[in-house]
Amino acid sequence: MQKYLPNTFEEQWIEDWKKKGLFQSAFEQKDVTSDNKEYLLFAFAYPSGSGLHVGHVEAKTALDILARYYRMQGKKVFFPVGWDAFGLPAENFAIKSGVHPAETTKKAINTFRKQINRLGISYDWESEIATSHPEYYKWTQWLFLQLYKKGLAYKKKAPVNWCLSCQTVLANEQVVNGLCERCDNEVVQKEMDQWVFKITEYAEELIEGLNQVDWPVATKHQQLNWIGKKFGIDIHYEIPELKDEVTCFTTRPDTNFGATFIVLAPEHRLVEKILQHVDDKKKQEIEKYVETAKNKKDIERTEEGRKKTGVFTGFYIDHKLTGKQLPIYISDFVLAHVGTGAVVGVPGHDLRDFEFAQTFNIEVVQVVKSENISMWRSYLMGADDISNKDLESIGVIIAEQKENNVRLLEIPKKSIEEYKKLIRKKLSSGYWNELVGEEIWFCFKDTKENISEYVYSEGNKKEIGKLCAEYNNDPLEKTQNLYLYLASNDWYINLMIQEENGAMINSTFLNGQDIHQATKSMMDYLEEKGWGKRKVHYKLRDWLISRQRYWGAPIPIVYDPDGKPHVVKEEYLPWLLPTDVDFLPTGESPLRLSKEFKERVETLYGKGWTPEYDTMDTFVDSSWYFFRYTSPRDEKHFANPEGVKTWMPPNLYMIGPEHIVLHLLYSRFLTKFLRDEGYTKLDEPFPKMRHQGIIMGPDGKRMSKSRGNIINPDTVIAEYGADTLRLYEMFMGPIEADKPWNESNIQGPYRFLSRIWHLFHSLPKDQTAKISAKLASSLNKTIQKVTQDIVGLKYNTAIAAMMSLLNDMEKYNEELDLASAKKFLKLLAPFAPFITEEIWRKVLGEKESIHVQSWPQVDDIHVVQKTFTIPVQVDGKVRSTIQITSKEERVVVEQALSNERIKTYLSGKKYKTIYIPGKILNFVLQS
RNA sequence: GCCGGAGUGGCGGAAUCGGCAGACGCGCAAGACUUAAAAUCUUGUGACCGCAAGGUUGUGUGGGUUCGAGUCCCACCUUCGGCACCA
Repeated sequence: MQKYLPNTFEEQWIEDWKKKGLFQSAFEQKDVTSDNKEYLLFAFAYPSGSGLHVGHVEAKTALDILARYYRMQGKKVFFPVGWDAFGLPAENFAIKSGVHPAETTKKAINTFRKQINRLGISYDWESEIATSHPEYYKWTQWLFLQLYKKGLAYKKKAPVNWCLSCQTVLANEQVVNGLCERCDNEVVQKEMDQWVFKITEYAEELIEGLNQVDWPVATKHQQLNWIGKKFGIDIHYEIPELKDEVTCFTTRPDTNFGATFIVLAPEHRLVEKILQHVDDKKKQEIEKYVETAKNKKDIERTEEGRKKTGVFTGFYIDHKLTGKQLPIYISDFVLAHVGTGAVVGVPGHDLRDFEFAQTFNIEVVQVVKSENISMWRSYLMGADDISNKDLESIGVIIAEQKENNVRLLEIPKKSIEEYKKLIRKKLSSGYWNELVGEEIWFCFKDTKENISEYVYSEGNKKEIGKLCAEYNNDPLEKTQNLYLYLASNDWYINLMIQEENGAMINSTFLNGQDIHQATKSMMDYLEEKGWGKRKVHYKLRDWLISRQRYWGAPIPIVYDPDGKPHVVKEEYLPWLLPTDVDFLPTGESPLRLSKEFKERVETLYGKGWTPEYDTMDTFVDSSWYFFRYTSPRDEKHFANPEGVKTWMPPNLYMIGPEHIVLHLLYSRFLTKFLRDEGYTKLDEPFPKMRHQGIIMGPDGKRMSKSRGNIINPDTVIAEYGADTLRLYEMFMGPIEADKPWNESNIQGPYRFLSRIWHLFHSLPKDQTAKISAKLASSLNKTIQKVTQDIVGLKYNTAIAAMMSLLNDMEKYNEELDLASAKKFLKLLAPFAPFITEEIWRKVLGEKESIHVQSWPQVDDIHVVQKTFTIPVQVDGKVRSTIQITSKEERVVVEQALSNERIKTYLSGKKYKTIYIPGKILNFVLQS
């Protein structure tokens, strides 16, 4: 008998399927209805030079199984493929090597095609699209024009993230920890004229839409987080000396009686006005601060951590609530683009405000009293000049405030260790490298003279008075807050209190109210007085789409000799990307170097006209491709209305977790826009979405070149064949989970396929055997299980069920008939398309492909059980099982009581009977 | 710090509604075949006690609800992902 050698036959079936066109031109199918169509969408792939990796294999196979299954179910399946072909890597490669991005991309796509085919993915290649193709980006440009017409694409001078290495503007989303997402180099702020899409117009709908979609909850949460809706109030404070006012947004107006200062962002509009009203010395001081703040690189900001800087303007606002004058400062911890770019400082109850107040010696007022210490959030801060040798001993003061008394908390020994750990963690995470002192003191001290009796120390007690004497110079002593002190001999760290609960104090009409109630009362009060207005703020900002890059779709805009923008006429689309460009990292848009581009504009529009040299963010390309798939060759529409009506939306979208925020948000935005323009009726493009997990390296870490733990699918195929690779990846675990690659686990699926190979080769040709009831039942249960699991994307358990069935079939192989064996093969076909086809055609001699056969049906007769096994418990512990033919309680109990083992447990005892029909019987002994 | 996910044998992972924990696979051990190895096949395999029958224990920790908890509730621990001077 021949050994199972997948590489001797797998590739020839790819040819066969292609020749017969089994999976092609699906978008042209007739009689497609919303009930019988299955549009399966896999995330648009960027064709990187390094080719396919095992992570791609997982998600593609998962969808392929579904596609093959639905075809066998007689559904109209549409399973398209395409390329997110524009983008930075190809261009960066061009700068290094001089090879044109078009060339690189073409080559990469060819590699991908070959690899995907080798895996047996049943894509509809007739629908293939690529964003770099003029027939595609023509419509990307058309989309820009539609947005422009509606005022949703506009130009804006704005500080943008500029990557020094890539020499381009980055979206906020592409800046990670102050570094460029792609190249990990420094990102600086730069003021530039940029094209922007007004996604914020749809902010509210982007939130509400999440209620309609079947997505993983975590994904929804992340989107909500990103949009960042906040309810609060804009409070207007008058600046009498400037005859102007400053508006501050806050979500905590309840604490407004505790306000002691105002801070403006360096970019705030009032800064300019202030400069006109101060003397030269002050002017210089402010200008200097604003200048350094504006030039500050993001990376410097993070390095500085929470250290607060700022400058006093010399002006005050009228705080009408308290009648006080509050000083106005400028500081870069206030961000211009957040809220109103100005905040009201409440140092008693906000961490940053507190730190700022510390730096500038501003009064701290407590207006909330927290009842429970566990609600206090803490934060460490302390002296800058501390060194390790100072840390001879260290302590924490923990106290609880009750009414007007404060008492020391009893702290169990275990907690001491926990506090130590916490302190060490805090210290190592940015303040000091090491903690030398080991002794921990727990004591308490309030603001005035109240001092409790003991210091709780590890091992010994100390009197608190002695300890407090050491802190007599406490600069915070005058404040009314209760602080926690982390103390050593000659320095202190105090811990800030920011409560989530509590009652108002020192706040006139709010006193006694709980903070949530007080928030409402204060908002009502401020609105009534006309000092403020309720406002919703979003974190989401408009989508900056300009890129000073070559390898992207040119923005279809031209400028007249006065520099005024005009749209490129639709008849000129596609607005071709010029080819006469050198790839140099100049920091300018490479398109400026094209002679042809300039000439084209002058020829079409007249002398002195110039093109827009920037190209579009590639996220624009990939935010509408799922529409294009439905009519990939249509020359008159971005997507043919019939195609959209027939196929949209995708029944399932499979996409990596890395696209959760950007791609999905942008796609949803554009879909909503297209709906408003009448091109679709959909509110949401992806009603059902699932993520594939990440496949980790054998070391349990994320695969990366630098770690050298990348698994190449080609080598796995060369050794085991594509079927084994597919099966292994599906068997690893749930699709959505992150899973480590394990070389030796591949053996399982490989042996499974080998055993099938041998089973079918040893089937007697002239089959007269009749299947036994036991095997038939096993087969039918498996059909049921596999069918359910495929739809539920639980491929790992589907495969486990088929393995079990194979075990049975081998055990009782003389009872196996040909018809049943064929059913089993069909079940496996979507998972392992090659071996099943080889056996189906070559061994069983069938004429038509197994992949066009119909899915096996469950034969109910064999599934309905005649006898059941019921576990019998005594006192919740399983002591025996009984076989029953009736689920009736009387019968079951009677039979259980006649069971010898059960008898021994129950003899002579009183008991209660609990029976859950068909599940379990429990005898509970009564004492 | 905030938001979210996850903790089950030596390993990957199973377990509808709260109802026999550990399916299926890997690995390991013993055996068969072989001169031998590989491959293949058979049996066993959570831990502890026991010759065995069997018993005890067991799903990150500590409590709780229940006849019964991996599953539900409360408080934590660990870990992964995202966001973060976001007012």
